[in-house]
Amino acid sequence: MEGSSLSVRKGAWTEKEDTLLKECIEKYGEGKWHKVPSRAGLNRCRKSCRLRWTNYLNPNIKKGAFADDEVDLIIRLHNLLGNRLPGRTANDVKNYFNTHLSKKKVNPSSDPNPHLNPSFRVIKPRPLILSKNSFPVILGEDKKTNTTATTTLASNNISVSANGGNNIGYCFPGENDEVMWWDNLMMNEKEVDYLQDSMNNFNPSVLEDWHINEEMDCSTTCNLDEEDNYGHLDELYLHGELWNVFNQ
DNA sequence: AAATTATACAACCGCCGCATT
DNA sequence: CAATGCGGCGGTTGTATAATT
Repeated sequence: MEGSSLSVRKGAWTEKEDTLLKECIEKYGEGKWHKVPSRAGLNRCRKSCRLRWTNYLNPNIKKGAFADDEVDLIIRLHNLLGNRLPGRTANDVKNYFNTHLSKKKVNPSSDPNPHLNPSFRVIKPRPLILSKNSFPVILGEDKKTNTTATTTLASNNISVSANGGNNIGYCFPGENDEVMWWDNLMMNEKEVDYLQDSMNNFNPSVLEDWHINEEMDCSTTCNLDEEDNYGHLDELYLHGELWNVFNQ
């Protein structure tokens, strides 16, 4: 059994031990941790040595308080990558997440930055909206022109044509599926809930508005709640409604 | 000022995936 | 194919420090 020796030291590291470990890594490089204790002259197990280096002694480690953008990254990337953040140790991120961002630490209703609130359920990596390539062609009615509108799949977008004829000029998302997938993946719970809600409460008459608004395009956004963070939701919102239409 | 409680973070443990033998 | 060892990760604990009573 690994580390079963009674003589192996545990607990806090001393300055002398740190120095020995640093000198060893500088001389032999990282890795081969099973050799480190003997090489460094340390009475520690390999895991303890590796942890001390990766979580504390490594000069590449960023220390100090987490910046707002780092916190936002932690929350969003936590859905995808777990406790990984460039420049920070996994242990640091984990500790920060557990002490500052766990459900029991944050009360969503009183959180001044709800979009940063991580008390979201963990979302397993998956696209929340199906690829547009899976959308079937649909027919709808353009109440304004009193004609039949056809939604079709173009090469890289979804376009809507009036009366099966001329394209009436707007399409989305204008980006490829991968971007859509990643947008989906990085959504937090509030965004997901909003999207799900819009899908659940979809009113087909909304399509009429789409048909009559020739100015509308994929880059059009209107802030949902005065926060830039949610601007991109419009695009997803439209996708959600389309998704709902296609699955009725 | 002392005792108690809360917080932050360093460190350990057990497990898992992977590579090697 | 099974056994073994290593590196790495998530969960948890231990402890020093700060805040509160």
